[in-house]
Amino acid sequence: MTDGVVERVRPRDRILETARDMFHKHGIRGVGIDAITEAAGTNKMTLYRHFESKDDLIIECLRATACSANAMWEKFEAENPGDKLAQLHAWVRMAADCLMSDRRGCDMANAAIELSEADHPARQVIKELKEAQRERLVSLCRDAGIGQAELLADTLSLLLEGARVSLQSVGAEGPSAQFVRMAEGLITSFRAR
Amino acid sequence: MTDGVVERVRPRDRILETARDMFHKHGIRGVGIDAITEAAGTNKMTLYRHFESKDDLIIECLRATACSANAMWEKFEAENPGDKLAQLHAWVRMAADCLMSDRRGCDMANAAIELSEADHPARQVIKELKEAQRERLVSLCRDAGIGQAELLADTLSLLLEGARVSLQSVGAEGPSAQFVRMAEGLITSFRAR
DNA sequence: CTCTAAAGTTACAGACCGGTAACACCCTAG
DNA sequence: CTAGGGTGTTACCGGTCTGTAACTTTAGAG
Repeated sequence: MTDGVVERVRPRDRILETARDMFHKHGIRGVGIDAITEAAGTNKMTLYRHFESKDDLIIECLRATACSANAMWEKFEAENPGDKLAQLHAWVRMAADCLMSDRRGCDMANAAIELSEADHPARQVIKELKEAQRERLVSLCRDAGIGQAELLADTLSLLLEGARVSLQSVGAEGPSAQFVRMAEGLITSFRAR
Repeated sequence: MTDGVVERVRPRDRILETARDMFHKHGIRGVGIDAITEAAGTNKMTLYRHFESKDDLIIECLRATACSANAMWEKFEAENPGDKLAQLHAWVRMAADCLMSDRRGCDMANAAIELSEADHPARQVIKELKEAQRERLVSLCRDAGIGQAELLADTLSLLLEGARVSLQSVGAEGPSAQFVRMAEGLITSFRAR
């Protein structure tokens, strides 16, 4: 194993990738195990050999999503090394691209809404991952020299979260269309203080 | 019928009210017809005599929610007749109360996320009702003498929507805790332009 | 009181769900 | 070649879901 050469994608990764995509598109409660395994070109037994339960699979999907998000943060730093303000603008641009290219919003927020049970095992994971993202944005704002860094970061967070939800309920012509203007205006306003 | 005196609550209304409450607390896909009828003190047949299907019931629940929201707008006008700026501040206060007293957010937004099928019959209803609410807030901002009324209204909309979602994913100590500060700051800022 | 419409009861259909058991297969490391 | 772990196949369990049929009971209008 770990041959190094080409190496077909292992079932576990295929399942994880397929599940992420289907959970994102149709919601967690809207996709069954059978549908996932079939789309992943495998079967139910193999899935349950790699994941304890559907809940476990859900959690792994969320972790994978957080991992992708982290990769984006590293891209900000790589493309604008040291220039934290430029990275903040890059964050806004990335968020806007996200809003335009995808109508189904944030997987974690959607999961938090779908998994309404207060003690669902995924809830704790969602909270942790969201808090980590919040901390990153706060740090970015602070390092960009913004005075009220926490307040700006939280405002931008809520704006994006709201835009992603509004996109799903009102559509692309709704309030979310103004996201960039709002975000850039806020940054300008906070910089002037 | 329509006796005028006391009159027990009719099954249809009991079902509607119970369904609204349960959909809100546990999500649409998380509540079954049996659970609703049992909690409403009635039975499945009676439900299906009053509502064509679960989807129909969902839509009626959303309409009822929108109706409650309208009642709140009228309260704003009644308590601050003519004073549109005071009504805008009342809106902020109401939103904040909503955030503190309830952790499950907006029924329409939650429904839009849960009902991921792009052609679900409830989606059109959600869009219409959300657009109506947007129009009300825009009008309020305009009548309050705000220059860029649309932009302020849309920003406040997204902030509230985001706060409601963030409340569910990060919790009450997250960014949503700063909602009032953000909203009031925005109003002040827009008034100064 | 009687007649009728609304509401309750029971049973069921048909589909889907998450999860498991038992067994056959194949591919590769040794 | 061989042994064994990962994978595929089939069948199944018990539960839940929306929705319907047929029948009985109740309550209010005249």
